[in-house]
Amino acid sequence: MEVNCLTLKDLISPRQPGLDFAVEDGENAQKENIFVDLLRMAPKTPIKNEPIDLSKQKIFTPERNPITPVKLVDRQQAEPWTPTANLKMLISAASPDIRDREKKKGLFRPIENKEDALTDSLQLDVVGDSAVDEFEKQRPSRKQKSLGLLCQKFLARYPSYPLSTEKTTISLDEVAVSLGVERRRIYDIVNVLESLHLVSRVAKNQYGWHGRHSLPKTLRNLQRLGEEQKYEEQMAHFQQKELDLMDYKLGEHKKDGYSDSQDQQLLDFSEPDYPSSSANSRKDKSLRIMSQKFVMLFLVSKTKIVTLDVAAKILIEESQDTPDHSKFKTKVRRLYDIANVLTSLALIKKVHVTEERGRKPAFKWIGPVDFSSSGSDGYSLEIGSLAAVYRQKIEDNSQAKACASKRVTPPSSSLDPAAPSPVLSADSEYGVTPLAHQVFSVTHTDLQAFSMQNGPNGQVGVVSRAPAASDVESLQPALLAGQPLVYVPSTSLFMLYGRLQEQLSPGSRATSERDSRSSEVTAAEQSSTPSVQKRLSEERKPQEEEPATKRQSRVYEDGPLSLVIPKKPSDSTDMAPPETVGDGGSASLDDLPRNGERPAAEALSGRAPSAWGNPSGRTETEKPSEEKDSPTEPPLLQYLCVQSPAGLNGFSVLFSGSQIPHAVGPSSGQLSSLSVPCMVLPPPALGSFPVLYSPPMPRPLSSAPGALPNSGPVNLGLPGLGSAAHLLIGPAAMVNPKSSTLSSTDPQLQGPLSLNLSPVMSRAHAIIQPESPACGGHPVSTVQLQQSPAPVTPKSIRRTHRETFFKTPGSLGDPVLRRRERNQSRNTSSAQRRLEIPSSGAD
DNA sequence: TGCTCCCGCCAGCAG
DNA sequence: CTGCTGGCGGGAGCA
Repeated sequence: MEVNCLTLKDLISPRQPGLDFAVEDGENAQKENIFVDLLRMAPKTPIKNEPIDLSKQKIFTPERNPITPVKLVDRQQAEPWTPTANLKMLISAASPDIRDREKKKGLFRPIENKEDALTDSLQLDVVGDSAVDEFEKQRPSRKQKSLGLLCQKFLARYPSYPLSTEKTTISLDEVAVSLGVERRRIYDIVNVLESLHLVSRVAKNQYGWHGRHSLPKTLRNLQRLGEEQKYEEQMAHFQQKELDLMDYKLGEHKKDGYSDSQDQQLLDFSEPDYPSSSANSRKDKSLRIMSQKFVMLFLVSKTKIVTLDVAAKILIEESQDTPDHSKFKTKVRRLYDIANVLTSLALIKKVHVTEERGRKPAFKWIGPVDFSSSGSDGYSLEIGSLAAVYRQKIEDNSQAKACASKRVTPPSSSLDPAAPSPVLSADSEYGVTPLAHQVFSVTHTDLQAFSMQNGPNGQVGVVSRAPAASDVESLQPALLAGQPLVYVPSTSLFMLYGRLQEQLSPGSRATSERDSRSSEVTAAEQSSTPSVQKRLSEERKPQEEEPATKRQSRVYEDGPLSLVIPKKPSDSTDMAPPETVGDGGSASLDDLPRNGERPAAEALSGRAPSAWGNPSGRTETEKPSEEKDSPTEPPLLQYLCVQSPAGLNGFSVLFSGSQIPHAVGPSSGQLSSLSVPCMVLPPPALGSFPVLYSPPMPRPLSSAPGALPNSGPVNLGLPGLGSAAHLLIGPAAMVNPKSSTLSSTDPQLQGPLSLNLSPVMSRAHAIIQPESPACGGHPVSTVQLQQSPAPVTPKSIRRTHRETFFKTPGSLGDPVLRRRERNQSRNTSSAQRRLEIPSSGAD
């Protein structure tokens, strides 16, 4: 079977997809799906599908193309005359019926792949009726074709937090083809994403990907707007009514001075120059508007739970539609669509609210919260919220079990905010959630970007696997507590303390040597978070700061990660045995080469505003400042921060110093493994931590990765270490024995695995292995991500990844492209199609 | 049986 | 006028 698979792929593309299947995780098959889809689609797609212009696709990052599916399609169309393709063509031509079926198969391809890669590949080769029948049998379930799943695949294609310099253009055609769905479906996704500013329309059939940078702001704005519009009251009103009677009297719902004008208000908010429209205009009913309103409901709700019927009623009321059952039904359908996308974004999760009359479908907000008050940056918010969510999930689980029989459907107003969970259906819980299958690919893409940006020297192999696909948490896009972590080359190491520490090691000062930007991160500035933040990102504006730190700590607690790092004989100050890293605030790390630092510093400061995809910009501020813990105490939370220059989208990884339960985990064999809770932080977030710059740990091997001992004290092989520092990151063995095994044993498998980062969850463990043979002679042949456009190991890398992989900072910055880009964004003037949510909101 | 929500028709509107 | 967008609701999968 495998042979067939490979053959087929070969026919279609030069790439070596074969490996993709090997790693099928079922939960993380997005990449493969895309690939396969192409295969599928190509034959059948003489479709209106205008030849996809690759250049359009990644206008700004041509280097990436090797991966874009579009190319494949084109290619295929251009040279379809492979035996298989030929046969398909003939069959298709022979019978419309068959063609139709073929088409359907194509649509399902992604899902099927997910299900069973091998089977899939087999089928592809088969052309006979039997094959067709087989396809029918293989037909994915409705669930598998859900918009949510599709959305995940969509999201998997782009980094959650793209670099400022990274400008990604989304071609609806290409995406549709890649994902094997009709464009119509993509519109649904894009519309919702646009409502949250994750994307924006650049031109016809073209969208720009912004990522989640401005999400916090957008949400803040929506929350504010929701409050202004008294959505909470409306919700309470409807909910109360629900309690009393099921009657749905739309006419009566108007209240609180809420008026149609408010609808307009939303529109205006979104698009200042938006022409006034009638309440019933088409655009008023747009999915974007609905999405915004839907989100607003969550944001203003104390319980953070919104039932679809209530949301639908409110929406109908606002739209002034005739309140008939049909409208209601339609509204609910749309809400499901929106909810699916939001769920994929890990902003909400499905739950059920039990009432007198039975269970009611509802969704619970699990995204960032309190941004309005905290004012912390988006990253922090997300981290914090995620941590909270994580905890809550646990609570929910227990609660659900304990209260399974209870019925609770209190009006939002009556609920205690502190007690978030109303009775939730057991099935809604993590692990068992129907959405479990939804894997967050964001991580995956982020890693790609990250890897690609590793310092010049740094080559990183990232291997990660979703521990438990079932974990809803894994859905969290980025900065998840459990994200497979990562990090890497050319970085600087710092010991960060959960709280402010006066006593900074002298060394920290020494660090000041770095350019001003980086120096800011150091001690002196530590306390003054705001200033630091500013410097770090010029754009950022100081805002409320707060819980970031606190939250971060929580996150950290929530999601311990297993880290396996190349051990490096340390000699200096504090050695960095795993333990040390773990608990000692004093632990010192290798001093990274200056040059290595510089990149890091630049990365931090360099988060330049991305003119492009930044609708509202990353102005979001991140100001973690509050340090609640007493500075003097041994920090409960001590972190080892590995700063990434450019990688990881500028995020830094924090390893908890205090928790190193599984310190050395020989699990993977010869690698020293260190289980360290860690989290990824955006550069700005670091400002909240006092930084202790640790003296370089003399490591003989530092420059020679190969020399790393297989076991023993763990040292982070970092950037400074030299180009050789290749890290392999994967899930901890403990989490997923299987994964661990793979990581340590079969290089081949590793590659593919590395690509499946999507599901990474809070529980994910990251294993960093030195790639060099030195690692205990580990056959660790991880995928090496290179900055260079040239794919190192195409086989192991999936196309989508490549997109980001091969992007080089330099290429991204192409002036011409930028210009073009700018123009494009401007062209987006079409008021009707644009929804502008001031991400600058609070301002 | 009711909840979900896929699917694709077809109208609005931009280019 | 073309074709991109996306509202809309029938109807089928699923629990």
